[in-house]
Amino acid sequence: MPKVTEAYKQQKRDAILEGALDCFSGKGYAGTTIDDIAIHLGVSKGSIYTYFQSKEDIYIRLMEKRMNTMVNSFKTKFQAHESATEKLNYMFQRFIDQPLEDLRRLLKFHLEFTIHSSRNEDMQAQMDGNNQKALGMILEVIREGMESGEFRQELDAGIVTSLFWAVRDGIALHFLSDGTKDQFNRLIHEWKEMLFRYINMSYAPRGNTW
Amino acid sequence: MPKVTEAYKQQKRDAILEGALDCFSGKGYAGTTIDDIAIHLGVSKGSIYTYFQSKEDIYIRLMEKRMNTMVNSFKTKFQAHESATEKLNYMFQRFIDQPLEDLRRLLKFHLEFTIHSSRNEDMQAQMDGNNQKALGMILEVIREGMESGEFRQELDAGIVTSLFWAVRDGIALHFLSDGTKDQFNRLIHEWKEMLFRYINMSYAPRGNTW
Amino acid sequence: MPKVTEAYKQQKRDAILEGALDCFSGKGYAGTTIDDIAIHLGVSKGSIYTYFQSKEDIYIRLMEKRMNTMVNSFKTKFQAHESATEKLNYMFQRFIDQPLEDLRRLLKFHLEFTIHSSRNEDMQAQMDGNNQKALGMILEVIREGMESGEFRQELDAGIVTSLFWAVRDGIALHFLSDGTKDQFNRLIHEWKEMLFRYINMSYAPRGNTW
Amino acid sequence: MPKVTEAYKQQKRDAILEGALDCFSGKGYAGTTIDDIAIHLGVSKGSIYTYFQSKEDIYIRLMEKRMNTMVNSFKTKFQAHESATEKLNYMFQRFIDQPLEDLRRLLKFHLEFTIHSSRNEDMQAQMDGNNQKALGMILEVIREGMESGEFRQELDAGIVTSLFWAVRDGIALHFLSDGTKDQFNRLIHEWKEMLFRYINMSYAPRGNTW
DNA sequence: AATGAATGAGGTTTCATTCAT
DNA sequence: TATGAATGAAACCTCATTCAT
Repeated sequence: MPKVTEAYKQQKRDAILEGALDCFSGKGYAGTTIDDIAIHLGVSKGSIYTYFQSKEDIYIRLMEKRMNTMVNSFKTKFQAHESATEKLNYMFQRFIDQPLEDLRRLLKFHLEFTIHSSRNEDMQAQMDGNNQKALGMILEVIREGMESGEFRQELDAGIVTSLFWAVRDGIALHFLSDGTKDQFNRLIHEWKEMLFRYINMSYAPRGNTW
Repeated sequence: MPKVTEAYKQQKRDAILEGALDCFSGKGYAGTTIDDIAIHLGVSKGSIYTYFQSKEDIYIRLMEKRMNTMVNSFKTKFQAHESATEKLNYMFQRFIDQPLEDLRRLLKFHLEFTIHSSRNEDMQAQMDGNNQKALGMILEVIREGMESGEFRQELDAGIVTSLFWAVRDGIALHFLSDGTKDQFNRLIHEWKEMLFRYINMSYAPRGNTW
Repeated sequence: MPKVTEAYKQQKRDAILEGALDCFSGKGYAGTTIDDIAIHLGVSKGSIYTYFQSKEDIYIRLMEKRMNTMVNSFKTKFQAHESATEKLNYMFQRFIDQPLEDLRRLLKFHLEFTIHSSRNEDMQAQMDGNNQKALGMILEVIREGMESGEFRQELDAGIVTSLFWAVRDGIALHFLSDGTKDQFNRLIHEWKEMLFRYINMSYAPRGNTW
Repeated sequence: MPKVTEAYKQQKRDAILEGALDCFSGKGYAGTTIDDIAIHLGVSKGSIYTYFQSKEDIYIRLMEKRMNTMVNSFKTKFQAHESATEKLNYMFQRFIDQPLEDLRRLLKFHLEFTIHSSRNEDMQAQMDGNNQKALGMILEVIREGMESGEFRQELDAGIVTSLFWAVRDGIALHFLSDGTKDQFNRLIHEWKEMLFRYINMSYAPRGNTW
């Protein structure tokens, strides 16, 4: 079996990360044992250490991969949407389209990782980098919309970006353990309503002068 | 004599919970050992088990206590504020007034607990109860505002309530590990702006000073 | 059982060290598991960690204790012997009197520790300290003999001291695995002969003038 | 073709043993992994198992080879030295000429092997054989000296031989971790002095220059 | 009620050895 | 013959919990 291709190894690494995600999101970082991951994948405990240095290494690489995948996916899709408004709409639609269970799974992992990294100097720096990528992606859209005249000129793009993510995470957080998909969708819809009402040029208040 | 004893016991329980909060928020649930708590409090490991059944028991009682304390505190304060708008304003002000470090500490505990409880049937039910109290508190305010004509009639009070908490938690989450107090304040301010713009009947900013 | 006396704890520590010595000398450092020591002593694995920080800690404390015990024992006995010659004679007699199996056991431990410490910065410093005590003890005797006129004036006391220990260890090393007690005794005897012939005033060479 | 193959195989075996010596002496038997050896040599882990059955096998073969090499080397050199005294002098000179670091490295390996073998029946027998070769080599020299009248007739050649090796090993042991080359040389010198003073018929120092 | 020594299950990681390629 | 991924036993150490004092 040895002398395998680089592609094989990459595939193996990915498979381990995928299996680890299942375990971490299901049982938490502390609650997941290397044995859990190994058994879940049907491989030996030792083989995991051929590809990763430690449990924490798996955790970190997993987050890295997810963030890159997510940002790249959005960036690619954004190219198919002309205006900033359409791009934001696309994002909202993605939230709506995603099965709630998937969202929960991923969110548990994300949240726990965020807390975990906030207690670890080394992870902190890397996590900041990850976050910058995601924030930067939206920041660009907001700026694009302000330049194109879609959004109000006097907005602070950075603040709006922060709000955008904050609300998404907050909503997901509140749906972490209960709530139906229908409730979730209505909340996303309302948030979209609230956001556009706040940033849009054309969402001019009805009869108000401010 | 029994009365004194009971008071003493309650005091002891509270002290342990307080010490446990320091530890849990600082090092996380898994990262905190019973020894950590005992040493932090200057008591013996054994004495902790006189007052609580297990580590998880401490964790759960602590959250219970915090939730009750917070909701009761808000409810009491609300009585001093006439309108729904003033009540919401009071809440925003509380967020602003709270030192960022305190917020971070507490949020880490809350978030971790939320995730933790989402993986445990028993904790789930109790956590739902806790959340209902907090949500209910805001729900009342929103309804009050809608009835008084302060807020738009066509709002879905439940959705607005969910959004209110979701944004608060989302913002706190994003400030978990970095960001200055100034940035935080600006974000809270912007959120307030966005929220009122969304729910208010005629949101006439008073000289734009808020 | 808790709230035990300091004496109890010291006794426990000593018992663990004694049990560890049996294991380390019998199976070597690497070959000895914490479980071996625990089982040998009839205590739980965990309790060992109540008294020592790690396997290496046990190893180091054990050597420390043995060295101190040995040096103190010799120093005390030396007081009963007037001349330097008598003191050296006493040492030789100790080697003769000691059961060969005991010597082997202890030597295995000592030798392995010496090698082990030569590969570890931290242990090195401490081991040097231990060695200085043992060397210093003999150095005093040699100097005493030179001052009293028992030994030759032109000797380098430090060199003689080194030789003294080196030969003892060398002999013990060669008897590590085989050889009878009788052979061992004859070798010790011959060494004594050789040493005194070298250092003694009265061992004046027969007819030689140097 | 088979001849070439056999030579190649022998060369490979030797290379592995050489690399293993570097690792074993540097990190100890337990501290050396098969990977260490493989990486040090730039070969694969698997290839090592083509030439040796196990880690212990390498260890044993290595000692075997070293012992044979050493004894053969001395025996060859001895032919160039006429008298027993000259032969012993040659050995002393070898100790002096050898860089201290080399000596340390090799001694660590030898000592650890000695201890290791003392705990293993099979290795014991083989080690005894090795030792007999080395002891026998010196034994011959001592006997030669006694027959030629260089050394005292009443000596027990076996005992002197044992002492000879014991002192050498003892000195090396004491220089295992510290001490300068200068100190080492003086000790070797003093040992030589002591030994000749003990075994020589008429040990007339030539102007006291050695 | 308070103490803290004792317990032992369970976790992470290492590494000699095997074997498919 | 060479490779190195895979295996899994086994090691060290932690820590929630118990219980004798």
